[in-house]
Amino acid sequence: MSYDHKEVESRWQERWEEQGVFHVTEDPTRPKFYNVCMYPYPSGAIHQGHVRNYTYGDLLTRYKRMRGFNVLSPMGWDSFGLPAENAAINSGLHPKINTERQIATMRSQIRQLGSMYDWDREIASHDPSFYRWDQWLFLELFDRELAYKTEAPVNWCPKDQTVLANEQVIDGLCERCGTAVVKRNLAQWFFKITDYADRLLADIDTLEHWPERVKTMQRNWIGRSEGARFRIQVEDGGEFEVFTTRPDTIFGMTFCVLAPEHPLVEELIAGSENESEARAYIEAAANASEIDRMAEGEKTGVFTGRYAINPVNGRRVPIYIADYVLMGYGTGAIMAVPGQDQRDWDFATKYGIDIIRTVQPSDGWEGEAYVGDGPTINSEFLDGLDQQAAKQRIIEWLVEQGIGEPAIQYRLRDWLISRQRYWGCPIPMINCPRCGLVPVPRDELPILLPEVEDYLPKGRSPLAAVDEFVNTTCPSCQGPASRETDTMDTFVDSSWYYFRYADPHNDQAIFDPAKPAYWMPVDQYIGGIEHAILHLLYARFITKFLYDIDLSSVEEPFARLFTQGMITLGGAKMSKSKGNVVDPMEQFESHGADSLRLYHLFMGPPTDDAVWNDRGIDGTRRFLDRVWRLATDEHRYSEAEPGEREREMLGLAHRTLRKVTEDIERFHFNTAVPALMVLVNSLSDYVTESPHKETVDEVVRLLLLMLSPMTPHIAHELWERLGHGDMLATEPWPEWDEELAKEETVTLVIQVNGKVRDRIEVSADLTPDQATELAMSSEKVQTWIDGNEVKKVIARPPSLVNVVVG
RNA sequence: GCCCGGGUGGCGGAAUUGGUAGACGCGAGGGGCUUAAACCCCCUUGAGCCACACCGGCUCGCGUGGGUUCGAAUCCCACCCCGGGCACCA
Repeated sequence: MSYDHKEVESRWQERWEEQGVFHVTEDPTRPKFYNVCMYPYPSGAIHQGHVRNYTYGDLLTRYKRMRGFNVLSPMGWDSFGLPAENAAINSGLHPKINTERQIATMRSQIRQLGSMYDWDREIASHDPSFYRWDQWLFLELFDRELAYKTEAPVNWCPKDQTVLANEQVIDGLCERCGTAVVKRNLAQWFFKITDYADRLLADIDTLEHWPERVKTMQRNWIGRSEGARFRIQVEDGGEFEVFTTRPDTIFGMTFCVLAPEHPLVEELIAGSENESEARAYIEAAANASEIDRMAEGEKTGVFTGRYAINPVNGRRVPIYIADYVLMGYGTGAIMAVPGQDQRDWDFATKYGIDIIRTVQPSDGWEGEAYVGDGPTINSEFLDGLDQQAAKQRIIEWLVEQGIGEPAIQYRLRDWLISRQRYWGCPIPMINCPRCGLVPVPRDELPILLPEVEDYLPKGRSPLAAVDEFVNTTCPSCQGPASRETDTMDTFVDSSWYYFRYADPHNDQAIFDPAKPAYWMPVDQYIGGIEHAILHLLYARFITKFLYDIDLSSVEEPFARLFTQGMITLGGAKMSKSKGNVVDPMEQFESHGADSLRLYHLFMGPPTDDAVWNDRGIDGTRRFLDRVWRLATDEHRYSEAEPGEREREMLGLAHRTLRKVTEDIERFHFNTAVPALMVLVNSLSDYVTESPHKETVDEVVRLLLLMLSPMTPHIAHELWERLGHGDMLATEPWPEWDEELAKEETVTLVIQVNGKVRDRIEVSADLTPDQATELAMSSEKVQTWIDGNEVKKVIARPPSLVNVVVG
């Protein structure tokens, strides 16, 4: 017999919502648990990745609720941005209409999964009541000089016709569409995340419950380097500054390199013998895509025709322009020390430049540039010092000479937030020909995204074509002025949305700080590993900013982070383009949401990628059918007194409860499910013997409590049918009885020289001496000892005895 | 190149952190129920070998090779693969 999942599931979904089971408010008398699954892009349909994410999230929501926590579990929509806009372009519908349709579809699909949220707190980032506060946040950052506009070489995606943040360029390609990204000089808005680099780095150490992997990725991304910064004079006038992590090798500097975009370049090459060659090189570098420039292989460069003076010994060294030096890092100029740096070695070898070693390589070392430690050589007053001492000494010298100082350099760049696209939050700034950049007054927010005829990407923001939007008056001088037409990166929305859930309807302020003061930090944040850097770094930055302006009580937003693995099929991540998607809606229909949830919990370690197997869900459905039969069939009960068999059955139920509880706590769902299967298998055997009603009822009762966070619909249905009450979700999580859970007999394994030779059922409280005696009296063991000397006996009762014979 | 993960049956994966390797599920094979099929139930299922009427028994086996230990999937060393992150970052 098989139960009617469609009828059961839809009925319970309605009841949970009618009764508002998961609607919560601040309650200082109860411990809170703030549980957030990363809010999704409203792509229009949920996929197995969503199912996995929300199954884990909902399991935790329901479990923590049963454990007595005041659980906030909200849901919302990351509804601005390129994916939503591209989807709209493909469908031919206006982004707003299309996005809202897709939200409606996904909301109903998520409900069918049986995940419970406090829907009263639903937010959508394209809603003016939300993005108004993006704009407010922007102005707060602007007031503190943490939002600024500047012209800089930026990443430009020719297909999406917009700039991209550094973080959105993967291997020189656009993260979204895979087009090769090019550099363009454009005036763009940035958030000054680099001001927070040291704190963002240092506080990673406080994130105890984050995956090591994510923390490492963030550390690498922030990329702290210690060294020195100093000025170098150009022969015949001019100077530039360099950053180096190896100031100790300064005596080995045989040339300098400037990035092609370096501001001094123009001055250096003007009138030089190499001027035309240099200009051609700079031009070519400017037009090359990121991948071309990054392509491993020959370094290229051009001599400027000018020389610099090594400050430490007066040596005259050529100045080159080469694109292996990046304008965006350090000072855009380097001292090149080919003896100790492989890149400089390659360049020097190609262009016939001198190489001077300043570190004595270790014995037997044969290579090119030597980057290891060793005594300093060819370096006058640094000779003989090791790397550390030489660094210290030379930095002192640079300081004494007044030409340099110690410096820390981060790889992290400022966050480029301008986008030349329609579907985003307008940047609330006004360009006044007289007053310059003027912020929109707070009481004029929100600056609404205007309706436009044509929102296709054109290389400049579609908003620029809307005269009514662009033309305005300057808040400062009341003269004619124009609005900023770029929109914000969607990662701005997602950097603070989890604060807004705490006070989603506030129309006076971004939120009342008292509310997140109760809920924050997010106790459990669950989402995909693909957000390890971008979103999580931005969210940490904005939280620190909110902390600094007294809006947040915490400096770190997410106490525990859980990153789930991907679902793959045929060796690839499920995706429409690969044609390997398995639509969850089909399984809601065929097997039911509970079976699908249970399969996701069961399929493997939650952090690992998991391979989809169509038959897997058949197995979890079979299991649920079995549970249904056990709970609803009439069994032929015994009237005899309960005995050892009953105690054993209850004991297993309590051991299962202990294991399931521990496994949920440590996110080992894939071992909690098999524990329940073992219990059900055992109970199935038991009911065919001569079962006691009370024992069966009690085991089923515990089973349903344990199933309720995993497969809530069937668990609620059976709970009610068995007369336990009408709302399992609000029952307390059961406690196991340690006495009952204790095993009375265990298998004692007896080894001879580490090999298993016998197994004996023994009492669980066996002493080492008794264990040894039992082992030695085993016939099998005696056969293996076979007259040899027993050297020692290692007894680890009650599980193992090892007899060592020689 | 640097930094993280990870290699266990036909498959997904267990193994309480040094103590019975392969839980549980999928698949496969055999049997029962059934007029038949589905459902359901029972048995077998790492490899090889010995014994097979029955009980059973042996050897090997967790990427490869070494080491530590009474005992290693688990700890150490070296190597080989796979996945991910960063990467001309001075």
